[in-house]
Amino acid sequence: MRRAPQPLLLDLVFAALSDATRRGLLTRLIEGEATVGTLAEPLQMSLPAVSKHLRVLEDAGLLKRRIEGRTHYITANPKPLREAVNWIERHRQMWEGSFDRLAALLEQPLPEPPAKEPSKPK
Amino acid sequence: MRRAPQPLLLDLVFAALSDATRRGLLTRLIEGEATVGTLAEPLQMSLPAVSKHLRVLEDAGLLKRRIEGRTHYITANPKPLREAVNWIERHRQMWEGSFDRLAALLEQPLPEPPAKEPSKPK
DNA sequence: GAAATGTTTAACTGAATGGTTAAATGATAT
DNA sequence: ATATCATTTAACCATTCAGTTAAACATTTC
Repeated sequence: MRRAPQPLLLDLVFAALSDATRRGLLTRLIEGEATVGTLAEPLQMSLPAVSKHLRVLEDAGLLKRRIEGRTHYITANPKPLREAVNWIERHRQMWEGSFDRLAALLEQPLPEPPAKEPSKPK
Repeated sequence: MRRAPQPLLLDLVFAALSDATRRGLLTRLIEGEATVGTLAEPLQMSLPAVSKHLRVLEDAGLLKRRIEGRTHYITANPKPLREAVNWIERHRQMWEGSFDRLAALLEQPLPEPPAKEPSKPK
């Protein structure tokens, strides 16, 4: 058994983003603040499941939580995304720089594929 | 038992990036093509472990493998990173920026009016 | 105080992950 | 043909993950 180094923030951010449900939550939060129950309502999973997803996002720093009475208000926090996108962009540019730059020019900025949205609760 | 949607490419890309060993492999590949053995040599783990990591990256489309005889030459493939960075940038900009571009980028039908107002619990 | 509401925690399950060692595959060299 | 080299596959193990239901916690309402 090898001791694992404690997970870096980048690990947590990318892991948080690797789940379509969590990405959907972040997308939903673009609309603004929402409560846990409100976020859970359209998703076909239990409230504790959503609560766990929110915790994963929060541990990655991607959420802020304002507790008011018994209600938790959730907002998105974009700050950790900067580091993530910095990592990606750095690598992407270097690889594409070492490749034929023409290939990059020919590539279209494809529109985003469906981000796993249920789109119909019932 | 609920049927999980088959993992999207974004899932695979972000999951692949969530491991520091794999990110290290990608960083190393900036220098250019390398064989599996060469990539494994500085890492303190077995060759099969590295082989598995490379497979995860390959499944995410982040690697290309050129097999020549018994030797596998690995290069980085930046293309899937574009989609990943697109997703992040869209969200980051919307959270950090104004809400005008929201409608254009939101794919959700938004069945209900945004409940961003806490409605002031007394 | 008791009930209802919003959310988390606990305990469990099955599947996936990250590592191991040993064996198998495939190609080159003697 | 046999040995060696580069790599993968197989089998296994421990841990983590994503979900569940039931219980607990915290707050508000009656």
